Amino acid sequence: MKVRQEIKVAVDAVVFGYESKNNLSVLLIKRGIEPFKNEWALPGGLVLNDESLEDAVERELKEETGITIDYLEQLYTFGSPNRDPRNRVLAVSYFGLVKPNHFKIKADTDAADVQWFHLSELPKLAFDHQEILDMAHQRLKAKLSYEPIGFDLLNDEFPFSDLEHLYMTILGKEIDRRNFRKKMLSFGIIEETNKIEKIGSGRPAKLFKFNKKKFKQLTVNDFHFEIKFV
Amino acid sequence: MKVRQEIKVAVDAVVFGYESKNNLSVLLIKRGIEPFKNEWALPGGLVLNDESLEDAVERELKEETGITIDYLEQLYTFGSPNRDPRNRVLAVSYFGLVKPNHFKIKADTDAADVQWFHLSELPKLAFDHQEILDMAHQRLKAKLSYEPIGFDLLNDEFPFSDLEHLYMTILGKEIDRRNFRKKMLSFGIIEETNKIEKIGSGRPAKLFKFNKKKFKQLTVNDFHFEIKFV
DNA sequence: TATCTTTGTGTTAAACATACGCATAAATGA
DNA sequence: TCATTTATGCGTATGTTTAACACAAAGATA
Repeated sequence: MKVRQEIKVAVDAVVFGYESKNNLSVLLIKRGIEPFKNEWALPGGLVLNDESLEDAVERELKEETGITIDYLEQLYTFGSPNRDPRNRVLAVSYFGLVKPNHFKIKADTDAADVQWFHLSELPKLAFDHQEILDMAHQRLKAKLSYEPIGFDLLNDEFPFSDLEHLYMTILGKEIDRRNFRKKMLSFGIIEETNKIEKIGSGRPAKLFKFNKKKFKQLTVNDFHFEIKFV
Repeated sequence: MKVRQEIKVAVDAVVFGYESKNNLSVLLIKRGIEPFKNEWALPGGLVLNDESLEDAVERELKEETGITIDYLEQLYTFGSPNRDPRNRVLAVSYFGLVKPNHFKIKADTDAADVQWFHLSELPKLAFDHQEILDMAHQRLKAKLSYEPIGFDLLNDEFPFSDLEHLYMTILGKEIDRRNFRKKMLSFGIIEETNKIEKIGSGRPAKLFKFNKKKFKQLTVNDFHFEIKFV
């Protein structure tokens, strides 16, 4: 005799943003309802009956945080029977990146319940969300080395030093500036603009641009982006 | 007003086996019920209310194919609203590997509905299972290069040539035998046994063994398995 | 105008990957 | 039984990539 299946399906998103040197952040919301009312959690929620998983993520992000996302991919599905204390809820988690100029959290609704948290100063999270976040963080670190994913954490035009600092911040390692630049440029997927950024002290920096079209062309002919360190 | 969520959760498994040179196979079942009755599909089925996703996969594999699996990991979750023509069913797919000595499909029940198919001679598959299989195949190819996953497709003790042929078969490339062996042995995760396999013509081969414990030790100290080719 | 800060560039030695040749051990069959 | 075939096992030379490293240029600041 078969029992009716009683499993709900939700999506959750781990969205990373990079503000500046040593400043990798995650987007969290404060829950308004039980369980874990008033605790911090990943944005997300139940999937609607006729909506794809990606649509659900984007809808929830829009509703809860007002943010526009620049990169999104599926992360992992968490399905242990007791991850939600009330009913069984399956969480299909997503991994997202946001460029600095899309950083603005919605101001229209009450923004007190959405916030960027530095990765080093996280609050305790609801459900198994810490585990999800950890996995996303690992994925970010891993992908940075073999996919040109870092550009989705920078504005379209950026000084080279931002890229360096991004890599050093996320990988938590010192990188030789000269070798890094050489390697990066050798791929031929980064273009020099003729703009120059002059802020603060020090020599002004040329701005660069990631050429996504060029990258896609190259990947067809078994080109491989890879940037390794000691 | 909220509508009750009506989404079922299923698991599906893409299980690969490697019989011999140029012989990579996948495990398929013939469906006994509608929809797609009598068509070939991936083993899988609905998750029970109190069972984890992994348990569900293993149960379904046991029930439907009688096979013991040597490696299992989550692949991807397929969730488009119309992937099942009747109700909405979410498929959490898994990626599995089986060693040759676990190849036996159950004989107890009617075995006509379970079969190994060479990857080059696949039948048309039910649902979006071809898409799932394609993704699993890609994953297999990718992982082979940066995780020592090939050993789960060989018996515990194997001649080096089996490992070479496995790599060449799955990656679809010619590999220099001498450089391959050198590289593989240089990791220090493969042990020589004192056994010798003498079958067929040619010089008899020493048997080797993958040292999983050693590998795990090494991974702690940022050791990285990686085997690349032109 | 001296000092500080950050950007921008080139060379060399060591490590690694690639390409390749030949001896060895057994099976096969003339 | 001896020559041939098949497959294993080892070594070296050459090219390519990575790693380590220092100093000049451009502007800001005081």
